[in-house]
Amino acid sequence: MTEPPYTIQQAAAQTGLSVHTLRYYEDAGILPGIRRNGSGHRCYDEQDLGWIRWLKMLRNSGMSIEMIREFVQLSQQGNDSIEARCQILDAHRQKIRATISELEGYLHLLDQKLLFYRGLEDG
Amino acid sequence: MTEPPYTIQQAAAQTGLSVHTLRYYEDAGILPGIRRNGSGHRCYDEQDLGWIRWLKMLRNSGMSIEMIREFVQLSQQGNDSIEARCQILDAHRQKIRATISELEGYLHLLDQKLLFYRGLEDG
DNA sequence: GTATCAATTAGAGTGCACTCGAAGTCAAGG
DNA sequence: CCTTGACTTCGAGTGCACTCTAATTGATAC
Repeated sequence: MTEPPYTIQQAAAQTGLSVHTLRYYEDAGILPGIRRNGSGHRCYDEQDLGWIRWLKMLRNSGMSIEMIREFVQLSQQGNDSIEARCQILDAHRQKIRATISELEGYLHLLDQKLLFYRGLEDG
Repeated sequence: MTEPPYTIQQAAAQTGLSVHTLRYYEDAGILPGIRRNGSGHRCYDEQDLGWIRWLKMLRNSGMSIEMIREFVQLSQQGNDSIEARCQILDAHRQKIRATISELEGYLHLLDQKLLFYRGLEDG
């Protein structure tokens, strides 16, 4: 039942990242625009949490901090950079697709190995 | 047109791993039984190359060196360990399946984001 | 007013999987 | 003989993405 603005602890709890990681992301330049309260403490609103979740998705899907930084820098350049941003996302999508195919291939190999082992057990 | 036994260079060339990595894998205990020639040099036969390719698959599909080491140790214990080995492979298969589903979810999110951006561009 | 607690910063440490370098050995070629 | 080149070992270095520590500040609770 908490509501914005959130402390860094609360933001961490709501996004599943650690407090350390939130600060690290800010330092790394992929989490810009976090405001501070009168005491200099970070405070996060819903939009920030949304961006953090988006970051989390990009990281989990294998995009490097470096590439995300590029994407963020483009985002800060306004609407002229939308095409460039789409290219990054498109490339990433292709990379994910390739990873999925690769993994599916490995699944087949594993199945074969398992069949082989289970054959050994029975005979 | 080379044929066994292979030097470490040749084994590296044939498997796509580096010479360094082949030695590292041996030290790490996941590439046992590599014989040496009169000069103490490693020599690899087809079976070794097969195992190296299998290792490569396990690594590429996200199995840790640590887990592979466990698997190798079981392999060296003879046929009694087949069930345990199957369990490891089965768990890994599940992990790969989970990863694939996760990635497919991310693909959807990316598609949505791209639709959103392309909407911005047009209007 | 002082203890507690959450926050701040800069910078160092961690874990994984390589990756490389230095120093030395050894066999074949000119 | 001496150079070249591939090999050896041991141990240190790299890159990424965190992850943690230490020292400090500042607000709230009693």
